[in-house]
Amino acid sequence: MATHSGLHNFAPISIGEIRARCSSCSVRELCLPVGVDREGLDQINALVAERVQLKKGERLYRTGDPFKALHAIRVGSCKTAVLGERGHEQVAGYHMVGDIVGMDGIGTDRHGGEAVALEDTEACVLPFDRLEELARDVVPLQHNLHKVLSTEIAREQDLMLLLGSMRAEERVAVFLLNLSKRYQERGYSATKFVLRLSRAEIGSYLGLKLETVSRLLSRFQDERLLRVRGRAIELLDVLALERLITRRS
Amino acid sequence: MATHSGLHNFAPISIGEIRARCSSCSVRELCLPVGVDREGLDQINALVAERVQLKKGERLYRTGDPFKALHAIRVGSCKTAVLGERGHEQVAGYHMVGDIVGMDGIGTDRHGGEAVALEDTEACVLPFDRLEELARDVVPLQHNLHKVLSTEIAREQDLMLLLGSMRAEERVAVFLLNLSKRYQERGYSATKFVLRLSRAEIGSYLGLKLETVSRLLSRFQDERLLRVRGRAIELLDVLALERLITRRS
DNA sequence: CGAATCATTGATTAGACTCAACTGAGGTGG
DNA sequence: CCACCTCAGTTGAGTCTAATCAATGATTCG
Repeated sequence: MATHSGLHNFAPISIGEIRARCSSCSVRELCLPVGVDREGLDQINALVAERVQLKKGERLYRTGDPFKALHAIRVGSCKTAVLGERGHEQVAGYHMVGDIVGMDGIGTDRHGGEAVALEDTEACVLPFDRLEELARDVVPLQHNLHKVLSTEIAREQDLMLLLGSMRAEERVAVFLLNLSKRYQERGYSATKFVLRLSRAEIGSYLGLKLETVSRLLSRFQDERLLRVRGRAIELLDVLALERLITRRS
Repeated sequence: MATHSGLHNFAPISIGEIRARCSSCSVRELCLPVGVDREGLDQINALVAERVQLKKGERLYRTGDPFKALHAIRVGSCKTAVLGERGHEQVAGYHMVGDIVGMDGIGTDRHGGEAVALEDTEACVLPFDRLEELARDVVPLQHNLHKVLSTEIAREQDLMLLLGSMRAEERVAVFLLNLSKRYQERGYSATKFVLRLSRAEIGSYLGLKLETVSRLLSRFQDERLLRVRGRAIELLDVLALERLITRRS
């Protein structure tokens, strides 16, 4: 298991690598620069001075690290987690291409949690002091930054609703449908996908034990709502899953 | 039960009311303008063009309302809540003097939840478009805004940890200690305070049923950890409560 | 190919929920 | 001013969901 910080694998961008920058980046519309004009884009290009490449299990940042930058996922995926009193981690988010992570930590100058790559992953580093600087000049960027922060707040509120008031089967259904939606938004199949999280991680994310997650996936399969083989999921009856959430025994 | 929006009770600030503005506001050091210099403060004064006064039960904003402004609590307290599929609310936060609410909604231009006054309450209205404008000029304000947003993210992550992995008694202990700390920060007693939330609301906040909250408060009282009479709480053994959280059966 | 990790499934238990009855405080109107 | 009503809180009994403990099977990776 890799344990050293992924930040060491930085890759300063050379002239030849321009294509990798924001102006030509294929996930741009999911990322910060939406709605930014040509000139602003040039400035953002200059901002993204660094990218990091992580192997599975490596961390973008860890709990207690000084906060320096936000990270935009370009390729791959990662989980964010917070650590409880004694070591034991709680998964707080699953993030895929175009998502931005690291927004805790601005307030305290230290990261309150960690971000771990779930597969080989590449992220843009957005130094926060320079981002703030730039946000003062490029109005749409400023607004996008606020949107990203606010959306994270709203996402977590939804998760709180799930953790605070849903039954185990509802939680798993919500989780699957949420993944489905997000894969679809990114142009992948809404019904067939591979879980990047282990049962234990899904359980942690949903406030359940891994056995409970496993049992529910098996039960959903018995009920012909989906097919599951290890981490490969195929949703068979999305409507029934949605009914599981809204309707209550 | 008051049901109309508190926003109707707006109070434009007249010259005679200058004392109510940021520059002379006694909660400034808890609020957005922390660390802003004299000149910046004047500009923020101009920004806070409006305050609202709410009676108990009235709302600062409700789910689905167009997002226009953040609200800084000057006097009183309120709860924020998100609404589940069918009506049933989940309390997402308890906010007191100096806290800022309404940060969901920036991303979607609509509030994803509501904020309800728990007693007679007064809040400053911070129109968000003007706040963004001002943040471009007043650097410390910009950074404070980001801090406030980020701190909210971190707060919710902590709550997720609680909801996802703590036992009922731990949740109640965390809740009480958190209140204690925040009252102390505001110059009130850390050991004697009055709950502004009903048992049902505390339960909703902590992902428990009201009976469970009631039982635990009674049990804590039996164990001499605290004294409870209705909503009046007196913490008797803070250390023991802290041990309840870190140590695990 | 073997070790290690991950996942499934079963049996049992514990903790929180549900349902229900009762108490007390606060507010209203006769 | 007191009787009544309502709402909030307490407490008890029984139930049920998800956790725990445990054994086995499947994958992945070096």
